[in-house]
Amino acid sequence: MVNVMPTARDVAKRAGVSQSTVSRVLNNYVHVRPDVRDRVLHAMKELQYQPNEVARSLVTQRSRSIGLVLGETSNPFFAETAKSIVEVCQGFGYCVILSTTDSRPDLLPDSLRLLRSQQVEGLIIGAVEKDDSVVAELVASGFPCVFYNRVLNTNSGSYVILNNVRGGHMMTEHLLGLGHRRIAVLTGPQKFSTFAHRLEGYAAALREQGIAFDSQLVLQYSVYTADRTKAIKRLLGLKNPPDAIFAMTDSMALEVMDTVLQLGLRVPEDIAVVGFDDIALASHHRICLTTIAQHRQLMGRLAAEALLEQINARAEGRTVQPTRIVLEPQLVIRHTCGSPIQR
Amino acid sequence: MVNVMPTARDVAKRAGVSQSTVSRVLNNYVHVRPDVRDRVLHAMKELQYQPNEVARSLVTQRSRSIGLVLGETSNPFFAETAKSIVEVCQGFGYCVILSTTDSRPDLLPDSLRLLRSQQVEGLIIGAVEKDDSVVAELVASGFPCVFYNRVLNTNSGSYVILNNVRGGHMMTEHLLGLGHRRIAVLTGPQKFSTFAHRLEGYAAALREQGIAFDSQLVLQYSVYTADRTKAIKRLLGLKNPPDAIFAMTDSMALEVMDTVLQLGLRVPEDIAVVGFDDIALASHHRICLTTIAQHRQLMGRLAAEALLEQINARAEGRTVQPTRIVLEPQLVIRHTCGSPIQR
DNA sequence: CTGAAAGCGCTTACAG
DNA sequence: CTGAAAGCGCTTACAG
Repeated sequence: MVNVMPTARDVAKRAGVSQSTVSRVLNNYVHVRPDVRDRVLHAMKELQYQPNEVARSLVTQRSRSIGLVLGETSNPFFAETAKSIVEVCQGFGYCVILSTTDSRPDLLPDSLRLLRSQQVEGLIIGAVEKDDSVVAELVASGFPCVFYNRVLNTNSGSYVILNNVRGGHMMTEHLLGLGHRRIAVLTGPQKFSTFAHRLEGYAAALREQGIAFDSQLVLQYSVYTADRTKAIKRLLGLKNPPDAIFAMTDSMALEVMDTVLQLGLRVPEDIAVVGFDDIALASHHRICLTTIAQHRQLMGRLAAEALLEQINARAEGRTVQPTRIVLEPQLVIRHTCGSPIQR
Repeated sequence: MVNVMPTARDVAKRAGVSQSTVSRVLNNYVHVRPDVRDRVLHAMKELQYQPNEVARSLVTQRSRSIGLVLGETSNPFFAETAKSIVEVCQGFGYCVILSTTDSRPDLLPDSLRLLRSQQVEGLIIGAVEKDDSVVAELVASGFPCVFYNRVLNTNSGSYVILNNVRGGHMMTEHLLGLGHRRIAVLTGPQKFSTFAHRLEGYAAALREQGIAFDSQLVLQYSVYTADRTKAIKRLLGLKNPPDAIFAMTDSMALEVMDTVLQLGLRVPEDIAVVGFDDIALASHHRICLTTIAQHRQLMGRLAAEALLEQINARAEGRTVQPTRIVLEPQLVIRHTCGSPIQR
């Protein structure tokens, strides 16, 4: 630092006490004579003293920081959860180190290494794959860790997620109730529990109505993005074409809606399009997307609180049960499903 | 830590060398005998040694971390810039501590304090107010700092911004060229340079065409959100009502478009609505928002690179000129402006 | 109630 | 080329 920061020694010297005493007032210990405390406080103010958290971390073995590893930052979902996570953590004096594997799950181990070398006390992970062994080991080792949005398929560790099976089920049931029979699905990688679960719910709802699951109706997002028009045309050109498309993400729903409209079709008259997430734009007058709502902010907050709780438990030597919260989804009916129910 | 991490001492013991030597191989010093280096490397691997960055930071006085302070995380703009900032920083072994003042600029000093106590080596700030004295002092003190998106009105410090004056000017000129004469503006707090500059560009374009600036046509976002319908009705009920609304943000444009449509008006037939930012949704078939594009990813990357450069310069005792990059905006004409030019 | 001392896990002159 | 020692800025038993 150019203008070198004052240290506790400087404060001690100025206040005419020992460094230990400075430390004691800093940490609000009880046994400090009021006048001494005042002298120290005054010296701190004069020098604009700021304790060096790095030094503190080293000796206390607590860094007061956690790591947040996100999946696709482009998805507004993550921005919103990140916001509440940061707020909660800052409120408890913790800072959050942001890391992103952005569509490169292979980078996760590196991310974790960087984070752990920075001595983070815990991790909030929004980007696990169902069968990530590195993360599974981390959890098994007892390192404080909470997943949100996505989980491991072993169901181990702490997490805050949505009941995605039910979400997929609800939406499919709704579509079926409206009379749709051929429901196509636009989904992301099945290695993410979110997509796997939503698809599971979809399949279950179909089964209950005695409708066969048709893999021709399942479109992977990656093949869709490779050539949007081609993918949609292929779908619509099936012998038995879909009358609805259930996109497993609002963001995907918006895209597919765009493609469909560009092909000259009407939504929902020619084909219904529904999503999942209820992002802010879903409710726009020009969009009116039928979708599944989840509490993003809440999810972030709960994840942060759960992690902080685990960290504290660990520091105090308490053992604590993993937090496992499953939030319930909510069906939001708007216009794109072709429902007679208008808002 | 429960399963206590191995230290450099453990590695040294196992490899039969001194801690100094371990440190030397860790830092890739030249003068280490190859066979000794191998022994050390091997011991590290066996113990799964990870250097403790906190200890390292303390002695080297370099934390290898920077702080990123964001404004509204809800705005996708920040998510996208954050992403590229994190990528660049991680690429150089730096981690980024995320902080948010979310619509509470009064929290900025606290944020900065927390960040600095964590010994961040520099700051990327996307949330400055034009006349923030705390930040101004920080910059004046020579602490590595780069602004993006918004700047101080003294123009001091390093920054990467868009030419917002020109952006505001371009859009207004476009609207005027289309024949609009009464252009209302929906704008955010003038304490942010972005809004002030965009408005300035708007006013300049008007002036050039000999059109008087009418403060009745300027709607503050805060009064708009207090009661959307009322605010828009007031605007449309003016003796001389606007034929276009220039929202200073796409996000605002989408909202105002929503309100206008809900009032039963058509966009652009009854009133044009244009935005600023070119977020992903602006191009949606159902939206087709005319707007101003800026390079978000680039902005993030340039800001990160500028900061890292400053940090390095400082560490090497070099003095370095502030980085001042002004990116040029681009007009994206779609449908909401009532332009005869269709995409 | 307070101070001197040891130590957190590293790096880096200083000797050799 | 390598080791012993000091020290980064704190906290925390240990005495008193």
